[in-house]
Amino acid sequence: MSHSEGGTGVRQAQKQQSRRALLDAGLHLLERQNLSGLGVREVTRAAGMSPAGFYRHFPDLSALGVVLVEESLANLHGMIRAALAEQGGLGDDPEALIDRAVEVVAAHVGEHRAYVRFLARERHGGVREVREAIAAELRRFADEVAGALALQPVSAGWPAGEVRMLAELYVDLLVMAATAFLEAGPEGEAEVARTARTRLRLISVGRRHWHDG
Amino acid sequence: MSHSEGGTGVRQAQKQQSRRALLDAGLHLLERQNLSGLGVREVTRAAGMSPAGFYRHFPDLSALGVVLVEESLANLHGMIRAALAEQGGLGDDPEALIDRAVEVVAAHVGEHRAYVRFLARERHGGVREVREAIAAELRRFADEVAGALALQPVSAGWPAGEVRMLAELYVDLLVMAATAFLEAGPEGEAEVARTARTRLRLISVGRRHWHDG
DNA sequence: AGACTCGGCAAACAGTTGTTTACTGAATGA
DNA sequence: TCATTCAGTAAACAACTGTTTGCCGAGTCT
Repeated sequence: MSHSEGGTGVRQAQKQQSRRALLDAGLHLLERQNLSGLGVREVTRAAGMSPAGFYRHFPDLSALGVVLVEESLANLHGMIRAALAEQGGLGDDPEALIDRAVEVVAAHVGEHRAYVRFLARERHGGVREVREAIAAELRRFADEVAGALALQPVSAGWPAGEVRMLAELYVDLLVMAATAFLEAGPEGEAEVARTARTRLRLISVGRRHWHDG
Repeated sequence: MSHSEGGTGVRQAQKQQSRRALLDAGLHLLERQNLSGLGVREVTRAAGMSPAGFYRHFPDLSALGVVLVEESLANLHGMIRAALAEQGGLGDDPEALIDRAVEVVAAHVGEHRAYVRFLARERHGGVREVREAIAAELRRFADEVAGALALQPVSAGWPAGEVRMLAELYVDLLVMAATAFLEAGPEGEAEVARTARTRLRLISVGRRHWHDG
């Protein structure tokens, strides 16, 4: 009827909705279970769909897992990017940057518990494709952090390899902080944040005195 | 016939043998799969035993998993204990202690790949009892390290809480080093060791300069 | 020697599983 | 309007699952 561009897409929208239902159902089930123990029927049942319907969207459960990985890190990636962008605005104070980074991680875990749990659980899980997807995404993450670190005056004269190594250390510490937030209830949250900050500061101090006694 | 104490135990020895077969089969299967995806029949089949036989040894697959956890950390615990005992013999040189610790971890991973992989995989896995068993064991581990750190002259005047926090950081870094060894092939082993040493040294330097600019 | 313990087995139970098949019916494009 | 596309379905497939049952027979104790 309408000759505008809004006519087409009802079909695709419905498909996307089902796809979303599958992803959500999977993510939900994976809060209490491992991906290698998940079943196609289980997911479709939770998504209110016929078992065969699954294969209209994913060839595999691993494929669904990989998509969840991408979604998991997409928004975290954005948040960290924003936090790093504040770097200049914080007057180049590393302490403030550390505080901000921990805040961002805490907020992210609070809003996306299921995604974070999924990542922690499958990072070393039994499904190779998912493991590799997570590793690749974390590598991109470290790239970003390394770029930000290189801009700090403190790293003047540091070889790129060492900056990269440092960035990986920071990422690993932040990931560990995230899983610690997960495991701690809301009451232990402050303590976890305190520990995470101290760890990061320890690294920061070590970095400043790296090239002297 | 014999009135010595060696007569009894044939029964128990056979039982232990079957139990061992189950544990070994389980550990083997868990190299490519997650505990929450493992099946009783799968394990008994791999152990050359009837499905019902499993229940003579374990009530659950989780129970088998918990035993694997205990076995996993028993020998690592011993190795670290030995390494820490060398502390005095190494002339209180923190650098040497770091090198030694990384060596110990590398050797441990080399000899007990399957156990280490199992720990990394189930540390955040879908089976609560196993997760908690691993967490408890790692806490004991950190106790030991904290005890050793407190003896170092460097930590004179440090409050116990901070020493403890430091110990947990070291343990986490060593665990991460272990899983990194796993994922790196034999060719990347040296690189992983180098990275691990640098990370630990960074902490060490940070600790020395913690209470000054 | 005889009674007894108990690790392991075969069989049966009622489900579950992944995947393919042919189909239906609504959204689509001409 | 009519033919086409295609997301979702129901049904069937053979194979698999965890757990219980009754039983056997070798090791153990007296």
